[in-house]
Amino acid sequence: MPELPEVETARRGIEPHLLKHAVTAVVVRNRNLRWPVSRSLIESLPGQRIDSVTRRGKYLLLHSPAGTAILHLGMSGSLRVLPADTLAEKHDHLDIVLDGGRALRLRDPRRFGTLLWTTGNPAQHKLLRSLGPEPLEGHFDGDYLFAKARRRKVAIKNFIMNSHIVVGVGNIYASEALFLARIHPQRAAGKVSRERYQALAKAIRKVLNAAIKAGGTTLRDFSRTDGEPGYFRQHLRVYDREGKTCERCGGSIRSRVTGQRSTYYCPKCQT
DNA sequence: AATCGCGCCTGACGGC
DNA sequence: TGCCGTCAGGCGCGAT
Repeated sequence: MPELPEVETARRGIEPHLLKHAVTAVVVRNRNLRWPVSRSLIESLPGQRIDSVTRRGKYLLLHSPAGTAILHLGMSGSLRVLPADTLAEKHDHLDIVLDGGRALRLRDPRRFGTLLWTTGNPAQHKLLRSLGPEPLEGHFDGDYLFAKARRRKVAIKNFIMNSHIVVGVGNIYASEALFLARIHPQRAAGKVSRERYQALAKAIRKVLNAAIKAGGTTLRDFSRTDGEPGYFRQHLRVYDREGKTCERCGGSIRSRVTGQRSTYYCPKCQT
């Protein structure tokens, strides 16, 4: 599933194909994504030139002079750039057709994805304005997390998965980062020391950067791939490894459901 | 203000 | 083999 590293990989993959190209059409085969694709997007985007492709959390932003398309891949979304006349398959819900004969195609079997249109400053869009900091940029560190966690009783795993605290930490990387920082996922966010938050912030950055690096190898032929599922899998230390051996202490990895989501951890060395 | 649970949706998988 | 129930999961939203 697309987590921050995969969204960033997608961004880097599509950017060279979109930059300074004009949209000639938007072909919508199924408008029923998480929110229906709006008439204003379908009417406004054609004719526009894409000036930049940026990312905010797991949202991709296609900036044009008239406005910004906000794209989210949800759980199962993927993007490809391909010849515009390529036969669409079952879950290929829409194409953003570009001059030069290619199209950006969104495939999303579960349709948890989103494509929205906004004029004005996209950072002030309802979905973006209250997001927490980017974990790989300036204002994110252990002191920030520690300050935000004061008096919070929520489990730390849920805390770091809250996009209003920090963006881009999904279910997989939350488990992985907590393992690296040796923090038990159920521990109350307010009961974690400043020092441990510093280790956690570092761990989050480490795991996200490593995953982006792993995703990088699929960039070369991005237009022909969906992004090789599970490439980062071999690096996972706890996620989806229930009953397997902890590489650090030899204990047994355990799984449990926290906040409706499966969580993996080593009960022996995460406290 | 913080937290919790719901619902959107399909494919994979296990049980019978 | 086929049918059916269950689970997975990002994340906004409404309720508490």
